[in-house]
Amino acid sequence: MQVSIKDIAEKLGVSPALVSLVLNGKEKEGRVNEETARKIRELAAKLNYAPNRFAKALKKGKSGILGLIIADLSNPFYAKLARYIEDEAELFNYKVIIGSSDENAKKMTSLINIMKSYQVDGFMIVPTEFSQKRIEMLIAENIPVVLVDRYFTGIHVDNVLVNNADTAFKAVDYLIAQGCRKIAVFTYQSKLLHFKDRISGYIHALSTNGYPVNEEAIFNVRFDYLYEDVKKGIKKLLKSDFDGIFFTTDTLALNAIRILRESGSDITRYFKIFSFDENDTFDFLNFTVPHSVQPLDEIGQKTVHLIADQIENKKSKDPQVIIFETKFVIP
Amino acid sequence: MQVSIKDIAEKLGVSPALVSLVLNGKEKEGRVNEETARKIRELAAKLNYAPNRFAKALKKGKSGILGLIIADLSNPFYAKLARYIEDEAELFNYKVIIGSSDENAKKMTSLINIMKSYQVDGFMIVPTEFSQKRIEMLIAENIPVVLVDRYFTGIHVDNVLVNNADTAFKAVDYLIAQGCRKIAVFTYQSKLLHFKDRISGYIHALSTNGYPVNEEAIFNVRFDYLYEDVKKGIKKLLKSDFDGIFFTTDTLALNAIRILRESGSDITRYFKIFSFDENDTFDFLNFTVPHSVQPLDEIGQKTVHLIADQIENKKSKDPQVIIFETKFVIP
DNA sequence: CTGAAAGCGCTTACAG
DNA sequence: CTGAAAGCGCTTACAG
Repeated sequence: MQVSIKDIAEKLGVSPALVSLVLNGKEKEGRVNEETARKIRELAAKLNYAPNRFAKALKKGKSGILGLIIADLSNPFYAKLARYIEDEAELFNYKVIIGSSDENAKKMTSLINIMKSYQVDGFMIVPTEFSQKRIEMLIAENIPVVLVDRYFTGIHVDNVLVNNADTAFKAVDYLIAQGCRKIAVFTYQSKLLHFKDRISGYIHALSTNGYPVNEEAIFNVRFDYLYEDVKKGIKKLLKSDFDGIFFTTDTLALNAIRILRESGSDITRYFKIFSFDENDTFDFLNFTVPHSVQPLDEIGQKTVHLIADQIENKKSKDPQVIIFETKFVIP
Repeated sequence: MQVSIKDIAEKLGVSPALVSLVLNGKEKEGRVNEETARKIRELAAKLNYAPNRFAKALKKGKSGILGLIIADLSNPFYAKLARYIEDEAELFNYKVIIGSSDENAKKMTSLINIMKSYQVDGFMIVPTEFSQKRIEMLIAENIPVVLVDRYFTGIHVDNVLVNNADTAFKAVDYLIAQGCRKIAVFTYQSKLLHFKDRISGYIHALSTNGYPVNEEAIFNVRFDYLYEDVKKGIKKLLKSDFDGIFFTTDTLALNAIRILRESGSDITRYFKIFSFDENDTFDFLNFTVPHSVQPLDEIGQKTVHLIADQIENKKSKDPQVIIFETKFVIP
């Protein structure tokens, strides 16, 4: 059904090898007759020839496919990141296959295996909790890997991040400057270091400003009980004298906003808030949400550059850790 | 680097063919020695063997990959649909590659060509305006296709839709029952028939209720100037005596809401509204937005069933057109 | 300037 | 019960 190189070769009475050469633009190596080349190109166009990538990949040992594993595709933050990565990959002639780990290390491992069977040339991964070992195996197998958004210690790998602790510090500092005296923080219950860093930044800002750090002020929300846990936390805070909340993620902020909204009220009536990361919904509220923004476009681009570099320049340089600055959007 | 069937065969002193048989679960055809089979499976597991899908696809002439082309992946409506389709496809052992046409027929064509080169076994397409011919070519090439969300006339193809005209009729009827006397409609400037149907439903509801149909009440928004055109429309309406708006899409409703929000006001202060399709942001507003909901899960599942059926049962039955009912979410 | 041949990893008749 | 061989569509040395 599909036209092959052989079909073209036969109709033109030349060898398949020649057709391959021409169609891959390698005829300018001074080897192919101009006239023959022209004929081949014309017939290929007319027949709507599309090369079989499987055959090509099989022969070349390279698929031209990159595997992207993100934490949660239904989260717009990662959906946007995926889009930027896809767009940049396209410029490098790579196709991206995307999988969502749903914050589950087992699912991440299974995605890695599936993608390996699709012969991906390299992996870009937003790693889940407890997935360090699987990543290390990949590196040991000599398969190109770039980690994004999150990191582990003691692992030798390219990594693209933002300045988590610093952003959190400035965020809490901002709330204090706005007059907050008691600031709570909502974060995910997780061993992932970028969350730890955001909490460190929070603590650092409090102590720098001479405020006490209170264990009770730190709310650890479970991924799988996001709504419920935030609700519990907010209820508790409403009975206390806290006047500010720092959310280490926009999903946490959004759920808190929603919970108050559901009882017919606005969160800003009770607290000044700050959200690490933006959310499109912020634009539709009848109050503004101060937040930080990650340069997702640059993060995506850099990620692709790093993986392409690993694939194309096999020589193993020292791994690079790239840290981007966040921007602040405050009224 | 990757383990192949040959590696396993050599280490065990058997032929590659045997390994292939066992690893594909075809040894129970009474042909392979139990003991040999066990050894093969054990070694494969130990070596973390993953079959090279390219080689397999090349040999079998089937890739196990489905191509999904949607209008806009950054639109949560399509992102959700894509997710349901992926999940269902997984149950059928298909992998899905997704492309976004951005409502552009040229881009759609180019995506089709790329996906063909990935040897997709079939296409699931949310077609753009002016793309009927390209779809017909696909059908002529005998490649399995299912159209989703939108349709053309005079084309012989499986199609999954909702009851557009009927939903629009009920929506406008609802606004009238709420006391609206003059109802405007915002829709996309497009020849796509499902939009036409929604306008028909609107017109039908007006005339059924004895209201005049006014050309001035129909606002055709350009995809590429969504925000600007909605803004112009809203400004115009604010100077008139319209008291209701039917939006043929949640994105239109959302932009209208946002535009009023930006001038510090709520749309509900001026109009009763109804949105065709839901949007997560509706939950965060300090008013409710009556809207209809499409059964995206069922739509996604049915789409996969239809394409899988086409691929697996080559016999060409008559094309099926499946029409789902929408649900209404009104206060 | 061009062709014949080998081989990527797999599956599938065909022999035995 | 098992092996040898062909071939999917392509590319890449190797010859000429």
